[in-house]
Amino acid sequence: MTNAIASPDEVTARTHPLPPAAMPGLSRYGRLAHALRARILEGEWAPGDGLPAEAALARAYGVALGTLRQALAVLVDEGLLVREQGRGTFVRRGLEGASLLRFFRFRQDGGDALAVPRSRILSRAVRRAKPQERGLFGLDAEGRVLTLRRLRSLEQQPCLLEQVVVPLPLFAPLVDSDPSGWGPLLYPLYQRLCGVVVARAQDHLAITRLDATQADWLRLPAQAPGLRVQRQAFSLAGPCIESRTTWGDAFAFEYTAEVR
Amino acid sequence: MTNAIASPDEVTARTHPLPPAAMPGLSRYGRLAHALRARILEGEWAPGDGLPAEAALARAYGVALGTLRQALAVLVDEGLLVREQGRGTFVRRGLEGASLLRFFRFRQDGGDALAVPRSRILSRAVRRAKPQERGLFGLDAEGRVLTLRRLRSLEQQPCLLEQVVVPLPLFAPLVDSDPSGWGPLLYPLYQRLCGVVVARAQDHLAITRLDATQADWLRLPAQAPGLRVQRQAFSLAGPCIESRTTWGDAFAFEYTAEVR
DNA sequence: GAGTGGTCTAGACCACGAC
DNA sequence: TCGTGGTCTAGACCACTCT
Repeated sequence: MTNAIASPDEVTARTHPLPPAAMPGLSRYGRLAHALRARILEGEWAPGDGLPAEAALARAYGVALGTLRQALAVLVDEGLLVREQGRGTFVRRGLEGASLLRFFRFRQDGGDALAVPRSRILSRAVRRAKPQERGLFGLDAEGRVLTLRRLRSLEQQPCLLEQVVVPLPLFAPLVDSDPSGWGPLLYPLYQRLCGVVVARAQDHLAITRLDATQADWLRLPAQAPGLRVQRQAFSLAGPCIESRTTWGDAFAFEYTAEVR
Repeated sequence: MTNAIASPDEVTARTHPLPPAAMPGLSRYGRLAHALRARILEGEWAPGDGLPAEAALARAYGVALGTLRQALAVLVDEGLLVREQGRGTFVRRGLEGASLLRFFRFRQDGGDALAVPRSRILSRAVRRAKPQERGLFGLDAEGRVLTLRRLRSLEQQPCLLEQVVVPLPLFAPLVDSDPSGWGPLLYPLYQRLCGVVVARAQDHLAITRLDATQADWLRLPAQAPGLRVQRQAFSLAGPCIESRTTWGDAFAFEYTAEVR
């Protein structure tokens, strides 16, 4: 966590002297948020890094402190920034993972400490991207993807079967590395090996019948109803960088949603 | 929609002269939000009513405009207020209903215009509240509840089976009124007949096997997997005022959740 | 045109975290 | 003790909605 500040007044002001002048119809803090968002997504500050202090930024852009704070509030709301009193404003770190378990109640005899399930890689393969994947990842006709099949278990009990698809060459480091050292969570691995920060994901839930193979891995009867979670994960910069489908026992499904 | 303002400077200032002085550790706007929240929940302004203008409120409480706006922002965030530029600040109207359908994809041949399912009341009964319901609704040992069973259909096709429990005597008007005039949505009915505004609800999802009766109503095979939605609905003031369980075909389940 | 909320400014002091 | 973000003030002007 390095504070990437040399001489904020000069550097910041020179590189990005003004909120991009005439964006018609957009408020000043809106334009400022736009400018700062661009700088963050360009990687000027790495995840975990601190931005220059409010006063410095406000001076650099020639706006009042309150205006700058409104711009920062927009980015905090978008999940790009985190502010901590007395410490500073920081670029948010990516998701850690393990959140798929929130759709299930897998009774751990011990109690409700939510453990991370063990991961076992069943297969790893590189293949040509399907048309739908090309669109999702922005690949061309020759684009290729890496696919993984994983079985995840809690206390020797299989609970989740996963099919992961990630685009190449972005994830090339995963092709040759040894899976035994990967650990149970993929997102920190993506960051460590490929420099990809997962900032956001969208889960699409449905109930399907498990086919014979799926049921077998999960030790459920064939044709049993399964919860299928189709996830698309997005990097800080916006594009989709992982498509994942997870199956689990439908009768273990449990989820709470708030309506307002 | 009436603007309940007579002479805001006097009335408002006299009844609630100050942000409750010493709430230690709480910011001024926090105390102000607290005070305003209390007045809203007491019903001083009905849902849909407009609050006095910012300037008047700020003057009445003796705070700067910015401070008042921060307090209002808190209440907007809580879902109690809605602000509209050029019009004013209004107490939020309750939920309209129909939101249970968001968990399902029921193919309407026509397209994706989401219609409100027709409602047919299967039974209505008054009984002693169970212990769990007494706790939920804050009833005493003699407390009674009204129960409803409903079948909801889209284009003659049964899709949802519902069991509704509401506390008495709050919902007494429902006991004698004619269900044929109720219409398809309960929440507007609650507001119209019982003066209860539903502001918030919590849905708990799980998969269960449908028993013979349930499956029969939904025209599904017995033992078929069903999605069970257990909902608790809360009034503006906070207490739970409805407990509802809804069953539908698990294979029609579809839901999208965002992770950040 | 009158009244509303939305934006913006240029200051001040406070609470917290790190050194 | 110093730098950070958090709170608060007292103004100004703008954009929108109603009539």
